[in-house]
Amino acid sequence: MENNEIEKKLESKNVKPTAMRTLVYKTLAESGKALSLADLEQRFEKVERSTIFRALKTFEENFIVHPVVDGSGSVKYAVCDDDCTCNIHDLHVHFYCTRCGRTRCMKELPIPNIKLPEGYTYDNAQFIINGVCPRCD
Amino acid sequence: MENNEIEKKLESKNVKPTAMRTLVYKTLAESGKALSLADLEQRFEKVERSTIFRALKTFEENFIVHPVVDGSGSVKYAVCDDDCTCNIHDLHVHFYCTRCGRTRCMKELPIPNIKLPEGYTYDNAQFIINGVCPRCD
DNA sequence: TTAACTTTGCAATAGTGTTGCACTAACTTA
DNA sequence: TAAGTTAGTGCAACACTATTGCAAAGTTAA
Repeated sequence: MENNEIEKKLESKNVKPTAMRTLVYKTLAESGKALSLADLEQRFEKVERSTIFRALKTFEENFIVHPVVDGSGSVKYAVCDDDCTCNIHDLHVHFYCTRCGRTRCMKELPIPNIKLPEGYTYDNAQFIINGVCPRCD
Repeated sequence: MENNEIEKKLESKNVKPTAMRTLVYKTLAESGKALSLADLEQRFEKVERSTIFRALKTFEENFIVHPVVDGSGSVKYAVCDDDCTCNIHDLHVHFYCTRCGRTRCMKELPIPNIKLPEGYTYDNAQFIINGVCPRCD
């Protein structure tokens, strides 16, 4: 993904595209999976944890990435689709491989509709499937 | 729930019912919702964190409780049904209230069946719905 | 160019989860 | 029942993730 594409994307979500943010976004987008703060930190060595952390928070607030809580012990982040507002309508299943620890967005599998009991409202959901992915099988 | 009932339950799952374990189980069962290590710690003040932690781990290994990762930052635990083996067939949706932070087991809502792409196997799943519960609405 | 604001790096801290070790309680078996 | 073995508990320490305050550096706008 080109840098200026990324910059446009960030701007379209009202986030100023700094060098760090562009880098973080690019890494996430190109990895094709959900990455944790620690994962990202490893990938660029010389960048401060807190800087990445704040970039992710900014992204999250502006629906540029969505958090994935997969039970690995750390929250991971994956890039949203263009029209995503991170509510229940545009969320999908995530697959967590218990062998390699990788978390993959299954955009082809939307979260099924659930009829909640009276009185409950929802705005968000997480559906994580744990198992073994093809490359580990 | 009576103590001797709990003791029988733990024994039936091959866990020796010590005083601490009985207490932890009782607290979980009576709360009617999922509690974190910190929640439990607060409820009895004078019991060691590590003791509760190990009780929970033992319970988890023996399918007496199941962990719930609700995105609150700490793992919570809820008592299993009698015949639960914590695999995908006997799991249910959990509801996380973003106002009060309570996590409720929705035993009446089983996790829907999902057809994974070729090559993926699954043994477990987490389905958390975030929203507002009736008492907070 | 200065002033105002934003972002980054550094350092410190809080919270959760986890382990080693020593002590004690409980269980086993001669 | 006494001695030996095993299991459980409490304490302290520690690792790791997440988070924040503050000061320096960079950016933007008048």
